[in-house]
Amino acid sequence: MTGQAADASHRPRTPLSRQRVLSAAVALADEGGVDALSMRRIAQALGVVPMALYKHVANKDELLDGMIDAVVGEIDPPVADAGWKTAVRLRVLSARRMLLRHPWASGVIEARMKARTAPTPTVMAYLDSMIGLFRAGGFSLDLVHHAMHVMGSRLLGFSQELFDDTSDREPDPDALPPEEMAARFPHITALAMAVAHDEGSVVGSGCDDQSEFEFALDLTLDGLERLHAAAH
Amino acid sequence: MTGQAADASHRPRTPLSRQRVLSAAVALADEGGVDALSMRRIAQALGVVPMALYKHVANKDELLDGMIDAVVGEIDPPVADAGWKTAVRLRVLSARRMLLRHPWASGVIEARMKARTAPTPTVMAYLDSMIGLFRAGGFSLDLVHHAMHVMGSRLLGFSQELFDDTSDREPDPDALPPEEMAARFPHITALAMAVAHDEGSVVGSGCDDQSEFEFALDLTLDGLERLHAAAH
DNA sequence: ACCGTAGGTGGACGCCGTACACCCGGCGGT
DNA sequence: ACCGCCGGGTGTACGGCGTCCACCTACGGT
Repeated sequence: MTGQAADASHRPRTPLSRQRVLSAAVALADEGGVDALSMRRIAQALGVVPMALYKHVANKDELLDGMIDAVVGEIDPPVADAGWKTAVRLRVLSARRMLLRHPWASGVIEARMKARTAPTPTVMAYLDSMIGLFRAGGFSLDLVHHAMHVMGSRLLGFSQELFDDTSDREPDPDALPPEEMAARFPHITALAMAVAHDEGSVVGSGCDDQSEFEFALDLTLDGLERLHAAAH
Repeated sequence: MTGQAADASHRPRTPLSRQRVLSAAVALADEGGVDALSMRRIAQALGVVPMALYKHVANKDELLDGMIDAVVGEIDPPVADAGWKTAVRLRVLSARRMLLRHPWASGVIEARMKARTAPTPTVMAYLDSMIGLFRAGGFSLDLVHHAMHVMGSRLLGFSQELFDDTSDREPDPDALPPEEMAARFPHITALAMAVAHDEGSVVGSGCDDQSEFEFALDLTLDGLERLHAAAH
């Protein structure tokens, strides 16, 4: 028994490191969302006692920063040899793919931005290079400034994942009956019906999130292009 | 002593109610942010024991829903007798004012949307009436659908409060020295300097958040208008 | 052979959300 | 006048959280 314990003690346990902690944390958040993420659970996943993590990250905040850095680092670098418009477009779409891979990320990044000292360097680098793309396209500093604000703003106050699907979620016990739904929210239901009957995409909801996103992106880029052209 | 205790016992303590709980919660969140919000603290603010709250709200989730309903209800109703464009514009600006009043709200709403059964009826009503504004302006269902997605999307993946100020926050111990800043993030610094020297708004940072927001809003509305016109 | 140190451990503290049993005061029925 | 019901506030307790602190242990440099 003690012999086996000794055996187990120098089991080739890879020795833990900031990278390993961060990866485990990201993995845990990817499946199970951000509130399935606790120091204790990360430690458990790594087969280690909770406090061991603190030898590699200062605290949970700093761990979240590290996770952000990790996933923002996944965004593809800008393509060379392309107009500003396609360069920005590709970059934003790559960022979006990252955010779909790590659904917790957008919320965490946003929360971290709200009242913190400074964004992490990796985020800064992302923003910097995005600005660089506009500048390379000949945008004035002023217009770039506006552009960055436009691309970061959420006009409705919250984002689109609002009524995207209407399907997939399980029936939802206390949902309103359709007739009352139609009575109280006529426009929403009209829209939902129209979208549903439209094109009959096999997956159920006829609303293709990706193309909606690209629609918004292109509308914005077109608008910026027009302003850029108007400024000679 | 016991006499006084008896006195205290029928102190005219207004008898608690869902409304009072919600108001206290909103007040607590307004000052101190969303993580200063705990059942125990709300109870304390109301001079009551924590579990008393549960006679009026089912649990913390439901309480957050209630808070959202409360603040979304603060958004001004649509103005009558105006074109779709100004009607939408005013409504969005009113929503923004609410979100500035309750900085915690956007985060909570967004989080709640991510993986929940359904938005609360008040939020639905807000969306419904927004859709109604576009419809009244003659937009096709299809275009309205696009429009709602556009207005809800955050192209950068996170919103603008990113590097808005650069001032106000206290010095921040471990900030990069300006020269390294300039070296690593040349575009950001160039932009920041340009904005700072621009116009010299008294408050320090030369970036007026409100007008940036309106810039983004107008750019979007113009884009939608153009699409609407193109569709005859 | 020694010791300093980096890295893993164990326990404890104070906070959180909330389940459960309780208790008290006012009100309707008799 | 009494009784029993019940709505709403109370007390206690549990499990989970982040993190402080003291501790141990194995290893590399001298």
